[in-house]
Amino acid sequence: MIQITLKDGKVVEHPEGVTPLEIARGIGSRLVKEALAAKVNGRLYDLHRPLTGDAQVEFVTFDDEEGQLVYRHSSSHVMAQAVKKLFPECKLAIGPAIKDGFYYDFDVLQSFTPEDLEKIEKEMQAIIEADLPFERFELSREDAIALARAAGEDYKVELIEDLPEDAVISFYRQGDFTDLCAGPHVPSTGRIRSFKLLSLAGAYWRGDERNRMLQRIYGTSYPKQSMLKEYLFRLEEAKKRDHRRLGVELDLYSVHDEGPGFPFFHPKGMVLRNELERFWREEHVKQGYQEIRSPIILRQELWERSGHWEHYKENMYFTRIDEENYAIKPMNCPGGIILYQSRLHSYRELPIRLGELGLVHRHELSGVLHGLMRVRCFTQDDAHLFCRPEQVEDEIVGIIEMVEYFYRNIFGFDYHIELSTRPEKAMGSDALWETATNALRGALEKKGLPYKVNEGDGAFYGPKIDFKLQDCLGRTWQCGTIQCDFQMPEKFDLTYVGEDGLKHRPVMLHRVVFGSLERFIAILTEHFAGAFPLWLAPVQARVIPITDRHAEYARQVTDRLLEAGIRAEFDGRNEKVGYKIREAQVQKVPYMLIAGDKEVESGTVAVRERSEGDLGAQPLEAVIADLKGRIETRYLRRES
RNA sequence: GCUGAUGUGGCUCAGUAGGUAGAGCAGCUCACUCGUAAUGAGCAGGUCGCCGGUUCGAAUCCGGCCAUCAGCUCCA
Repeated sequence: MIQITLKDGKVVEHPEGVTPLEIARGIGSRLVKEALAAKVNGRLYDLHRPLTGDAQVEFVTFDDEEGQLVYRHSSSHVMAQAVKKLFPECKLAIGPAIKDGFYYDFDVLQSFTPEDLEKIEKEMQAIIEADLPFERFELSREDAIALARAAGEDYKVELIEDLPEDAVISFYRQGDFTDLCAGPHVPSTGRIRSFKLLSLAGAYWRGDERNRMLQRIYGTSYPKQSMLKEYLFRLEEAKKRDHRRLGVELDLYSVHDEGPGFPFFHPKGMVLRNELERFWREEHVKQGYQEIRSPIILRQELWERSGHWEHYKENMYFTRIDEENYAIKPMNCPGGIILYQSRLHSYRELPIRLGELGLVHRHELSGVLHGLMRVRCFTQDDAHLFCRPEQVEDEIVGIIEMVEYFYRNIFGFDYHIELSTRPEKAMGSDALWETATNALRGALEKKGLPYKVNEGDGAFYGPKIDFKLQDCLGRTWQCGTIQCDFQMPEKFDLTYVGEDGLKHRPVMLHRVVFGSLERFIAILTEHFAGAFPLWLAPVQARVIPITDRHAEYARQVTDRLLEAGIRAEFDGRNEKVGYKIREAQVQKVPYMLIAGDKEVESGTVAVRERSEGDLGAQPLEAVIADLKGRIETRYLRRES
């Protein structure tokens, strides 16, 4: 007999070789139905896998993230089985579960068509109805390779060969389908209830563009039809927040065939930008920054010196002026450096913090352009900090605090942090990289912030801390970043005069808070679904007279608001109130001020807030004071 | 850049046996003067992404290019 400790601490006895499923039967029928896998001593197990000794056993269901992963992973095996049946010549690559679903990569001669997806779905349905058990077996490396080779699964052979020495090599079989897999899986294919294949895409083998491109099928699955429906509905709802759609609907910005990746900002989009810039400038002055502006075009020779030519020229645009080669800046740093170098600096001045709202141009691959999120010209809210080595950590901490203040307090964003280390193609010695990376890590540790390490993702001149925000579909975008750079100061022989009267090398920090105004505005738009906080709203109040005879009063109200510095519009069109209100609602105008007989008589306006609705009549001056207060404090209220 | 899909008036979309385009919304005009999410009537608006080919004839078939969308790679 072995002792099984359950989640609630209860200990039960079972004969050796008992399976988690059998243990579940002893607990309750609902658990038997809902359990997808077991956690045995903290490791995920199949429900069918016999236990050989005393163990702590917990069950995972679809309510657990791990359960979802198991469920989706099994779904991907079902899909692979279906694909193998319909396209026997195809080779299997990998098929993991991901957030909200799963995918599988196949190497097929001809790419799949949407009609193929339907056929695959039908086949999957048949496999599910057959309720085939998932059976696990282990093989030695030699046997595993032999099995994969015999099946013609070249990618699997490669995967097995790359497994670490001590790895347990396991396979899972359901019906006539066998796949290399660490598991675990749900007990049988019948456990997959509702699924849908969502999209088709190309994906390079092992994510390397030098490798062959495989066909990837994305899908998702849920234990209940209603959950699947709910997911698809949420997806549709999320798309309504898409900044590309709202950009057109709210007349904020647009991109055209005439300039792919080069966005146009409309008057209302410019209001957003200008408000963001104004806020940015206020905060940076408070934090001891000075503002500069460097030219957009500079000699190519500068970029050769900075290392951009060597490391970044594929992304740069070039031009010729008077028979000389020039480059259009993809980054602002060399400009900032030239400015720093324009005179001598004392240690007493450091740190020098030079901010620049710099317009940069980068040649991005056509396939990656995405509304305002990924463009070919954008404005970085850049700054370059020149400091003494012992000031580095404090400066980094200061920047982190500013990012936190912006993201959390002002905009109410959720975000996560990544620390990106030395890339393959990098400048400078390992020792300097080490020092720079430690400085960044040290600041994060000091602030006690959680972060994930992103190996090899740093800039070519230094490691970085990235702040990542999410769009309407949960895709993450890098916005803020802090980069620690010991290379440029060397390259450009930057110096300051120390206490000892000798020249010393400053450390340079590159950083952005918004990241790019364009991307940040895109994120803002999706985050608020276009219903911007009052201080950012392109139109803050719309004044609506009920009939012509209230027009004059309404116009006076509008003038008074404008005079008070509130962005107000007068809607004197010959339409019903309901119509004008609807329009203002659709345009997400935060306040509608309505004037009819009662209001004209009493010198009030009827206030309607876009999410709270009719708030009743209030004296105009009180409304103005209220709005101004919210605007000045940049009051944030999350819209549902 | 790669894989796949898509491309019809400002927006959303109809338009498959290939016979020179249609709706709703938006816009404009007129009437209605109206109390918190769409008043009614009328008018106007399209080289059917671009170029070429097949055909008596192409939005519809074929090819090339461009752009967009999803994903991959890459990145603020």
